[in-house]
Amino acid sequence: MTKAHEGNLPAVTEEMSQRFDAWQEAGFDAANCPVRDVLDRVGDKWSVLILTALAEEPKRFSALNRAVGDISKRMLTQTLRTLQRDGLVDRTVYPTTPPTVDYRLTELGHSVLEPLSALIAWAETRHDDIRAARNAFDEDEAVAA
Amino acid sequence: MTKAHEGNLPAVTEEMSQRFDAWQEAGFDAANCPVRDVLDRVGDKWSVLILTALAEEPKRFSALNRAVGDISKRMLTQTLRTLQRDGLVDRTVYPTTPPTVDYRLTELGHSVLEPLSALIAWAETRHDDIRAARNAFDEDEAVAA
DNA sequence: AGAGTTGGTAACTAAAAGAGACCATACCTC
DNA sequence: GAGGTATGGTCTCTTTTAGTTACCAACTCT
Repeated sequence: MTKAHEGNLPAVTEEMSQRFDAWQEAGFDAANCPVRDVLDRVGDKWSVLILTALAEEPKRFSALNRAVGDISKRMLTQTLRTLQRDGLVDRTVYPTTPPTVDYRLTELGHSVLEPLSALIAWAETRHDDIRAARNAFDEDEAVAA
Repeated sequence: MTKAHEGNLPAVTEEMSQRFDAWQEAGFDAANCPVRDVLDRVGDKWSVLILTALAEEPKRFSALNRAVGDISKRMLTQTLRTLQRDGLVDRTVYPTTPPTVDYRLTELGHSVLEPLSALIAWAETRHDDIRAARNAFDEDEAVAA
């Protein structure tokens, strides 16, 4: 079980290494890499949180600001713009005073929830392992130093 | 189909919004957030590439350096250290001259391939949509300006 | 002797994240 | 009508992080 990478490669392993080979052959143009494109969004501090917050229902700017809590308005604006630019989020302005603006997931935005949710689930189930590894590593470092 | 978020919420949507509610209730301590922890790694420029490169077989430092191509040694070292610290990658030194060091995925590292692969697959199938959205957005911007 | 290989580190620079003050508009209270 | 509140931002400044380049020690091959 712990030696899953010996001999009987699981399907995913093969899938990944094939992908890698394909990237290699294609020259791996980072600028045009779809994966990089997506992971840049997924990886930034706020995008996932905002996508999660918008999963159930559209929310207004200020509602998001309150919901996320420790995000600054600048970062919220910036993150929303990027998500909007990538077609994951839709921005609607209602010409009231004070202005009302709401944000909602597009179909594309909804569709990313599935793989994203799987990754989050992995994170949650394996977090203890990660923390344990981290502690062990830091202790070794401390001893070595 | 395009109105998937009206009425009949798909399972994932509900899953995500429940998760969000749970985070909200827990006060969302960013420092102790498992998701943030994981996504920080997934989101950085090189981690995913390295995990992919190591999926099939262990590789040496210089092999990784060549395989990834446009990564600098410093970033490679740094990324590998972080992955090692998080228990995703195992580092083995053979006392030869010149030194031989190889890196391989741990069981934990292998286990992340599954959700990661799903996300990459999403990125690849939806990349055209993202690019289209991006172009449309940029054109609107240009017109507005 | 000189060049090449190994797996890094140290010092520096460019880019991005983030905090905080500010803004126009309109409402509501005193 | 002065003062406070709310809206959805932007502008400026500082701190953090990403990334590049040069260098190192030890050994082998020519």
